[in-house]
Amino acid sequence: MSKSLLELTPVQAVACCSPVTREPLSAESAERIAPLLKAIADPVRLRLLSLVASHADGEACVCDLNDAFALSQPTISHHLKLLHEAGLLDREKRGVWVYYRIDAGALSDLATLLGGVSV
Amino acid sequence: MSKSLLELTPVQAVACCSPVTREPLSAESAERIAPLLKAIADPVRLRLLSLVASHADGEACVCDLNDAFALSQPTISHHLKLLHEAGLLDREKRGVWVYYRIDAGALSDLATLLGGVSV
DNA sequence: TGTCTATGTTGACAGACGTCGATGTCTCGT
DNA sequence: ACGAGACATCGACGTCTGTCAACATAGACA
Repeated sequence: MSKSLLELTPVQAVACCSPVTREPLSAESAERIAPLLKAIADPVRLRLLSLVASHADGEACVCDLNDAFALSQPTISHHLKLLHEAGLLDREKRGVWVYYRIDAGALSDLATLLGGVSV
Repeated sequence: MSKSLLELTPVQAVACCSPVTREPLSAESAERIAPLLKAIADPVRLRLLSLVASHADGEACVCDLNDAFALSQPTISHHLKLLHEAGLLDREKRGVWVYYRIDAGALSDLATLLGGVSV
């Protein structure tokens, strides 16, 4: 059977909605979208997202990401967890290393929601 | 003379940046963009923005906005202030009433930043 | 088996955030 | 001048968030 609504990541729950500027957002929609924006509304997570997205092969090892910040490893791990739970980053363990990869379409769904560009 | 960098609203400071996914975001860029995302990363502010944007004539009176929420008037006023300071809403007092209007292009700048759709 | 390295988890703490009631300010009628 | 209504500001409160040090876990390799 399929996953219940409560098991959806924020991006999955948002993909359906029409642009913010076209019609008033329902309270329920707003409650679903806000956590996704909250996930990227932090300078560290924004850079993490950007680093992964612009990295060769579209994926980056945690060890590379740690080095890019003057923050402790647990703190980076914490931010990566939030991005992963929001559905923005995919996580894959290969040997000792863990690689994160941008969830294709997640950001563009958000962009559509804000700008109302497509359809 | 022109406004200094420190006087720019978040949207004005962001308008220049290239999409998040194209190249790693500098720490400085991330610090400028994050506050703008923080401004819309709240269900109440998201609905306020949507209400104003989709309202007739593109503007809405505070009195209308208050009625749409089960929140106190000071709380709504607080959220409107944040959106205004972020550069997302313009404010105009006419007589007894205050009208808020979407700052044209602010949301689409953000959308471009996230999705990297245009150019 | 044991040790080293890479990463996640836990618990704690300071600061930021969302909310409210009380109060202030401005504008319009009377 | 006075009162009433619309909106902003202030001060306080509980909760959430970002950060760290300490610890836990899991592969790789000797």
